Amino acid sequence: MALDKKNSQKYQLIIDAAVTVIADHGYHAAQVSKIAKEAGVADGTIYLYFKNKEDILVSLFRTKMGGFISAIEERMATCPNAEEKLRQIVHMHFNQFSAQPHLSVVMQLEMRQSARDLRLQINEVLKVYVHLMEDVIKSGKEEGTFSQNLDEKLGRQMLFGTLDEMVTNWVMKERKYDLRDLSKPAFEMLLGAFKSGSLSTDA
Amino acid sequence: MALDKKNSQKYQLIIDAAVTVIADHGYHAAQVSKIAKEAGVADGTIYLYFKNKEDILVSLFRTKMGGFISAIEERMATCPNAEEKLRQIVHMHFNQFSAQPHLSVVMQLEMRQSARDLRLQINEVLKVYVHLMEDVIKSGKEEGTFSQNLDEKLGRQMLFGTLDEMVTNWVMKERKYDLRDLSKPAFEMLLGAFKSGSLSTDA
Amino acid sequence: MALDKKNSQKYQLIIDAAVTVIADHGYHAAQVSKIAKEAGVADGTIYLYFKNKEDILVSLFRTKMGGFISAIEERMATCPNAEEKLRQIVHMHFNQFSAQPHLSVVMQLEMRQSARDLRLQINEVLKVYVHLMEDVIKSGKEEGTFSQNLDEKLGRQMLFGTLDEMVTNWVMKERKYDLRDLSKPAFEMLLGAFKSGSLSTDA
Amino acid sequence: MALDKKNSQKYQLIIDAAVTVIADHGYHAAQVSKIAKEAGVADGTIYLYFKNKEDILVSLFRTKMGGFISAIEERMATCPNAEEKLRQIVHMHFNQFSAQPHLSVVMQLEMRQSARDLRLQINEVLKVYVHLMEDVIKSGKEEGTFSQNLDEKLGRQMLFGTLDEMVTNWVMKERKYDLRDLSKPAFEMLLGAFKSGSLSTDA
DNA sequence: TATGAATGAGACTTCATTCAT
DNA sequence: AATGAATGAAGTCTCATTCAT
Repeated sequence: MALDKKNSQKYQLIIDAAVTVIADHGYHAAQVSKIAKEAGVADGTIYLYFKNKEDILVSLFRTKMGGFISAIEERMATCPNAEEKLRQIVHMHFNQFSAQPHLSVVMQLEMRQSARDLRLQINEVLKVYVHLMEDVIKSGKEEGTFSQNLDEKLGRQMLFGTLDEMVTNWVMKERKYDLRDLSKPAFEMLLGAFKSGSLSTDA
Repeated sequence: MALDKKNSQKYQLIIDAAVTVIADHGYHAAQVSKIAKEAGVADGTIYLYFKNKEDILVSLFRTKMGGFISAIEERMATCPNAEEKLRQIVHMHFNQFSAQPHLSVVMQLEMRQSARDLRLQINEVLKVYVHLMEDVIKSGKEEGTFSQNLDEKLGRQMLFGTLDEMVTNWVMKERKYDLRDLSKPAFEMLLGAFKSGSLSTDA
Repeated sequence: MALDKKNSQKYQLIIDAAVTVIADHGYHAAQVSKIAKEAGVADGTIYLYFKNKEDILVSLFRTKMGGFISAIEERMATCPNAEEKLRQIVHMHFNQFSAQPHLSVVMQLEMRQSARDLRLQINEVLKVYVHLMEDVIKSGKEEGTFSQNLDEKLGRQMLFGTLDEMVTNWVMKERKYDLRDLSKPAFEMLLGAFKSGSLSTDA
Repeated sequence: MALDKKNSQKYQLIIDAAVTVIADHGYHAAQVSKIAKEAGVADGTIYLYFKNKEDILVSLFRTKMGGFISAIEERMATCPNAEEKLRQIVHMHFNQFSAQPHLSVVMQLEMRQSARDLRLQINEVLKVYVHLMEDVIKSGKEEGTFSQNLDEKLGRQMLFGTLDEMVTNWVMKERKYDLRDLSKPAFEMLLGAFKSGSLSTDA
């Protein structure tokens, strides 16, 4: 294709405009024309870079969340063990959202209003995160740090569910407190959960 | 006497029709006319019982989730201690969704697409559930079962986030496995988390 | 018909309710159900006394405007000559509207929003008034008081148009001044007009 | 450059289409889609040029009645005195309506069915006409042609009321006679009225 | 006579997408 | 590559009227 879309300057310009518009006006009021205006291009130009409106949103998610997850992935390599990896996931999850309030609103509140099939594509992006989490749990079990009874899938669901709920609550409370302060207690609860799987079955 | 709306037979009929239509066609394709047809009434009749379309959805949530939460509340009274209460919350949360697949789809996937102000009303309904969860955690700390370091709000966020994520995953996997089987391991993880708050701080 | 409609108590009750509702809420917000409520009857009862909504309005106009015109007609008999008749028409037109502010709003502003065919029926009622006015002009010409060149139809159009415009202006100014004060100057202008027809033709 | 709405060709096209449709089908049957079809544009295009349906009607009135009044205003400058000005107002009022039968129906019958707030905007447009009329009367008094007792506001109400009623009658009689023939007698009656104010007060 | 719950047709407006320039 | 005017499908809600009780 003549246009090297993904790397063009305008591609990013439009995605950033979408984040701004959605954060400011909400998902349903984020018309293509508003995004175009914010990006400083004509409505029609959008369609030179994106297939349709949904494609803007998927790309937004892929780009932003992708970077988000990559950063965590990279950090994983530097961690000596599963416990540290878990600590870093929690730490970075909160840190990164904390650093990008606009994006937090868009990801936690607004984009969840999207139609079912957009959500399926979002899940594709999240799959990487899911695998990453499950890998950590698996290695924790292998290391003997986490309970042998810990189910990897359920553990991951608890991990993701907990982080997600905490970020959502923080966004809904209009970010009135520091999300990063939740890092330590959240990690400790999760560690307790992952270590204890066996205890209860002993009973 | 004017229509005793909330208790009339048709009120429930319409809400149940809404659940069916939303589950079958998705939130955005759930036109009022479709709901009316499913309920076997005229379009205009809907507006004798509901202020507008949003009101159908709020009422749906209030009725169904309200019953859901009430059932859990009642059960709480029969539990001797916080640990048992926690077990019952997990158990009943999964059991009730498991028993109402249609409703699960509607609550976990479709209604989250609703506009922001509808979501605010939904949150009002959920507040009762939130308080119930926090009360259990508080009593667990008083009983000495849960860690003294456990933060009630964070504990509740983990509890709700975990259950919610598990139900959502189950729904997205098209309910191919038995949700009730997750009850025991989920409870054990949560119990481990709530007991351990202190452990980590010892370190 | 079993029901002696026009003379029944409820017939008038409903018409008066319509006047009140239209005056208070405006023509377009005057739903049948609102009129029924104001009259203290059920919606369906309206249809025992009136063919349809338009029939309420026509009847309203016929009853109220009919009484209005009858009063003027009766007064005519007591007038010695055309000039005095003209004076009385002006006087009573203003006096009667002045005495019924609610009705003035309904007749001058609200009912003019009615559909074309309702207006045709209204014109039927007004025909009596039109004839009365033309008769006065004719007799004025016969008496020699009014110009022989005065066209009866045009004279009547001026007479009605002038009175109507003055009442409408008064209603639109929210009746902040006394309509009856316009009686004398309006009469004098009209008399001048009717006497002068000849002057201009002399030229 | 953004659409130069008011001066674009389509703006006028749509307004003219509205006149045609309203004249043919009546105010209440004049749906936006019908107007769009008559104008040969898509429904949505209407909304590029007008805020909403009411805006079409207000613009219609402003444009057409505005041109109408401007033409009279210009003619005023060429008149040597108030009597001649009065003659020209009557003459042009009838002439212009006579020349635009469609528009006459719309203005005299159909647009009066409009809701109250549209009527308020219409009155704004008419204010110019009202002032013009009152200025003529004032100058007539200064010249000594009209009675010193003539009230400007009442005189204007008679003038407008008379012209308006005559045009309305003509339209309702389906324009079976030549409106312009009324010009001379109407002027003479009005002149007689305006000159005579004093006579009656002598009495 | 009276009720009032139920009916169902009908229209304005938005906004993602296209395509001639 | 870029523009932006034009398109047109689609859905919520109101309210006059009916009819079983």
